[in-house]
Amino acid sequence: MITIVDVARHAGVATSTVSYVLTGKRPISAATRSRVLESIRVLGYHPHVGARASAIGRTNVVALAVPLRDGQHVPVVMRVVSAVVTAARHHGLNVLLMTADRGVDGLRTVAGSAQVDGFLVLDVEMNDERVPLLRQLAQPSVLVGRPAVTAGLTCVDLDFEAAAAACVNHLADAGHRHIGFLGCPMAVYQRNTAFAHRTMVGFSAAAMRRGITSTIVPTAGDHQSVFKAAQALFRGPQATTALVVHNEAALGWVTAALRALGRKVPEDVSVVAICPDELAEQTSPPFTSVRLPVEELGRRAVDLLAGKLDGKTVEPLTLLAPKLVERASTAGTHSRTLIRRVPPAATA
Amino acid sequence: MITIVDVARHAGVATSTVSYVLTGKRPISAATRSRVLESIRVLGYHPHVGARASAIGRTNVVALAVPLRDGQHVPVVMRVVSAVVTAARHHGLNVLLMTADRGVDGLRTVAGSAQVDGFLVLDVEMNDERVPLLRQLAQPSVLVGRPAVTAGLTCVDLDFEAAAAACVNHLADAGHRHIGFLGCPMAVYQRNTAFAHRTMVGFSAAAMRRGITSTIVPTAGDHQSVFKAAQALFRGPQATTALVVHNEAALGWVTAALRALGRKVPEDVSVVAICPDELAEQTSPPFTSVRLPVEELGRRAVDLLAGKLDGKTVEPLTLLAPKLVERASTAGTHSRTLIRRVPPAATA
DNA sequence: CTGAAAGCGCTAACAT
DNA sequence: ATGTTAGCGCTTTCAG
Repeated sequence: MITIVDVARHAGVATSTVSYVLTGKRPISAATRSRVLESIRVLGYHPHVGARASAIGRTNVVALAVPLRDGQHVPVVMRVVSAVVTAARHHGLNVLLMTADRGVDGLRTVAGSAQVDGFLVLDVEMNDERVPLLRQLAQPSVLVGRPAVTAGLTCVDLDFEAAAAACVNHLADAGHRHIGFLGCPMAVYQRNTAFAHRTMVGFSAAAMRRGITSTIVPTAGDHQSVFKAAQALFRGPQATTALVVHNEAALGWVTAALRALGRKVPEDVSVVAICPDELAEQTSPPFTSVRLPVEELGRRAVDLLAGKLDGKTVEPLTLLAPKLVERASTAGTHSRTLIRRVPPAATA
Repeated sequence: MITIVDVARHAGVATSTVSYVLTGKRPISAATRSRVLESIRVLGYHPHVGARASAIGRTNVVALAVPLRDGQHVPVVMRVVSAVVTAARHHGLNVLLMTADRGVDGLRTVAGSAQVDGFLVLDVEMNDERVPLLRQLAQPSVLVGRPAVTAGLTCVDLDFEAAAAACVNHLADAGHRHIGFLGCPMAVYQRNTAFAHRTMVGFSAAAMRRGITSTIVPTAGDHQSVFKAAQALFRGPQATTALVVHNEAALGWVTAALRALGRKVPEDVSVVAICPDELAEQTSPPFTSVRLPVEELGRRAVDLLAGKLDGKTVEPLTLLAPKLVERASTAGTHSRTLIRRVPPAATA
């Protein structure tokens, strides 16, 4: 292994000079600098990250806690992870992956041993057991998700309550009076996963405000479960004419499931999803959706953490506003619904 | 921060004694040991991993290079990742995630800066540009996947050629004479991704050996693409009566796509997939499959790397034998096919 | 503008 | 069985 000493000797300077050339933390004459850089190039020197870390007490590694839990839609999680890794690199940070089956213990160990400078926490629950620990930790952290109490934390999240409300409002505006909610797998709600909980609550509240009745059905992502859930949604006495889908895995089955019940999208049922844009575009017909900005969430989380690492004070809560994009699954619903309910003369 | 010196002082011993209590690398009297341990507990001491790394020249971190490329089925990749992280912990190793858009450069940087003790490489291509670099690196590496030339490498992989052959043989034994192959997305073959390439080659070769004709169609994972691919498979003059599916994303659409062409599984078309067991069990009907042992691949890779880190000589190539599990998608095909083609008397 | 030397926290000879 | 001490490779005072 070739060290900073080798470079210094080769360039005929002190090790500190080499160091300063690298960090730029003090002026170096052009001559010396280029001589050092040349030596570095010739010898193929790479600074030893661990040694630097030990010297400055900073590792430039952040931990990413991704509890891969039951009912999670892995592709979506993975895109957050990917966004995190990418954003991290822009800050010169590396990512240590913790698929924390050990949850709190894992965090404590990694934190105590000073392996990382900070933590990024995914899959947050309303009363997440990791939260109290995060508050105590020497290292800063950022949560992607919003627990019930956010005091003393830094959180980034889509405003899921507002997202659900946007869906409801869009459908209510189109004249729908009874809306079904096709939710995440049951396990997700049972854990009180923050985003799922908030979405459901936001949905209920918005429906209430708009004087709309609703049916809520959680579902697993497989074919059969979605078909059963769809049946459940249309079993009641109410005329369900619209659906809000908050389940990425189920997305692909929705149209077929409704079809099996003799209902077409969007002619008989309007559908709005909460999911990444790409997924909404892949269904047939493409679904109107409130975008879940996974990439942005990951990026923002890293930016915030990087800020905290640099000693900056950052926004404690970043709530991204929902954006609803209309696509074919609600196409023409508005006019048609009105036509159904109101005499043509009245609308003209 | 509380260091080993604090502990030593508190326990009234030398720092080395504390160190030896921790590492167990030399005998310590029970009395001293318990005194030290008590001090550790009281002070809440955690050894500083970075400092240790710097001292012993070993980080206990391995890099996991996961190029998240086009056409990859993320859930499957993610399970390998997850298996890797889990297995790594059993060896006291942490995992640094590299979703290497920078490919070779990323590897070189991480390697040069001695951030990690070794490399785990996923998504291997037949002529992977990372391979030459891996051969030169100071750190050992293990590939999950098998490039064209494996000399000087350590690879773990499912024997995809044999896997494809197992599928073909199973179907050929059941009397099928023309088999369709529903493959990975085109991009995957264009990159010459090793597992996809080998599977296709294995399929063709096996079909040839059995005197069976075949049609090969790559496909994206979405609804439409799969339907189109299915049409393509059944367009020709041959009577395609069986399908080998090597595309996890497409799995869920296969039955419906065939149905749309007026064909039932398994009555009209037998289907065999190459995929993780769990996925084969979730289709309807459940698909006969050659299991893709993602967890085992991840685990083995880590075990091998850990072995190399300990200076052991390890098996250069671990090829897992394929295992075919029969499920409903080929149920009864055997007898029915025979009945169709051979007079009942002959089979009795 | 540049050198020399004292750490960072831990490990592993070398002592006793 | 335990203590002393010289590193690991780099950064950063303190001195020119």
